Amino acid sequence: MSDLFPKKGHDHDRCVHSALAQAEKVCDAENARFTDMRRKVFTLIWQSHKAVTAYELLDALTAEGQRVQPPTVYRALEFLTELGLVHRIESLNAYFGCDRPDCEHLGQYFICTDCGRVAEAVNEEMSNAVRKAAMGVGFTIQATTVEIKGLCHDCATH
Amino acid sequence: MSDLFPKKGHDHDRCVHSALAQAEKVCDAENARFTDMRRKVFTLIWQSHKAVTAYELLDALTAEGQRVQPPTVYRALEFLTELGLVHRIESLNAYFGCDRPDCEHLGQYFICTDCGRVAEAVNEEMSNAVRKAAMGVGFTIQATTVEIKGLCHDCATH
DNA sequence: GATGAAATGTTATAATATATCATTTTCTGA
DNA sequence: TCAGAAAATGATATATTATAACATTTCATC
Ligand SMILES: [Zn+2]
Ligand SMILES: [Zn+2]
Ligand SMILES: [Zn+2]
Ligand SMILES: [Zn+2]
Repeated sequence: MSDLFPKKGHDHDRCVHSALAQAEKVCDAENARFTDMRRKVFTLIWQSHKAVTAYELLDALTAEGQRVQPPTVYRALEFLTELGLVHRIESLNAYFGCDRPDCEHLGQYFICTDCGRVAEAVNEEMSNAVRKAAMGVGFTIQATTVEIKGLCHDCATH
Repeated sequence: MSDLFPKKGHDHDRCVHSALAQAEKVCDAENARFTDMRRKVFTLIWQSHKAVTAYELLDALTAEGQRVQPPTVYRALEFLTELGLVHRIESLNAYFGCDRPDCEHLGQYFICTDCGRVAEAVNEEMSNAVRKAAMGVGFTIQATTVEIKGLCHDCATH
């Protein structure tokens, strides 16, 4: 069994650092501006491997001394999701950093209801099953939402 | 290709009637009370093959002359979803009537972004792909959300 | 440095959802 | 059949999530 979820106690600074580096690249490639606000929001999202709500981000920014209003956060989130740097988790109304923003993909999200962590999979068997089912009923896919709630391996065994 | 979506212009009264009959049975089997309010909400949801929001239901009840507050609607929705008579569509914050409430299933929802109709599939290949992926990463499934947005066959071809 | 486009600030409000306590309805068991 | 308990609904208030509209600032380009 390969655990999708990061090891507890891993060097998380490296996750953040590498995510930032990837984000820079993507923005660069798209000629999009990775402004201070967008970077702050992106970094806050990467402070954990959990999904973060817009208002949690708002509070965190406020705690940092910024005076920020909801539209500011939602704009940053819109920018980040459109570039694929962040995904929205529909069943949580929350946002989660993507660790492969450089390639198009239909992701699937595992959400642990115990520890709150989220992991993104890009599983071809799932994607293909969805594509095939759609094909079978003459449905043209525009977007998919696959969110799986339950217990991560750590939480199930400890 | 078998179209999951009902034919346009089909005899929709039969859908509603049969859904009500099934709901009665389920409530009976569960010793749950299919009260007036619950029946009204359920029937309103079945007035279309679209997903309906809580506040649309509230407005519809108000239009019928009821004086109803949000908690009343949310309570009815909670009851109906817990019994599996209705499913919540996470990506729409809306509710959709299930046409097979008598058997446990992991459903998948096709949502047409053109006509707004929703169709529920119970596709074993998709469910199994999800189960297998979860197994592969040591994840214990509690609930799944599979929502596929795009164009239904009618809307894609007309 | 002037200009226009993009981003952010600001204010207000819309849309979705729940907490809490009061009242009514229904069920159960003397 | 009626008292008491349980379930459902009513009523009020408020929490949470999200967007509309317009003002101001920042930034790239000339
Ligand atoms: Zn990490
Ligand atoms: Zn966990
Ligand atoms: Zn119908
Ligand atoms: Zn359609």
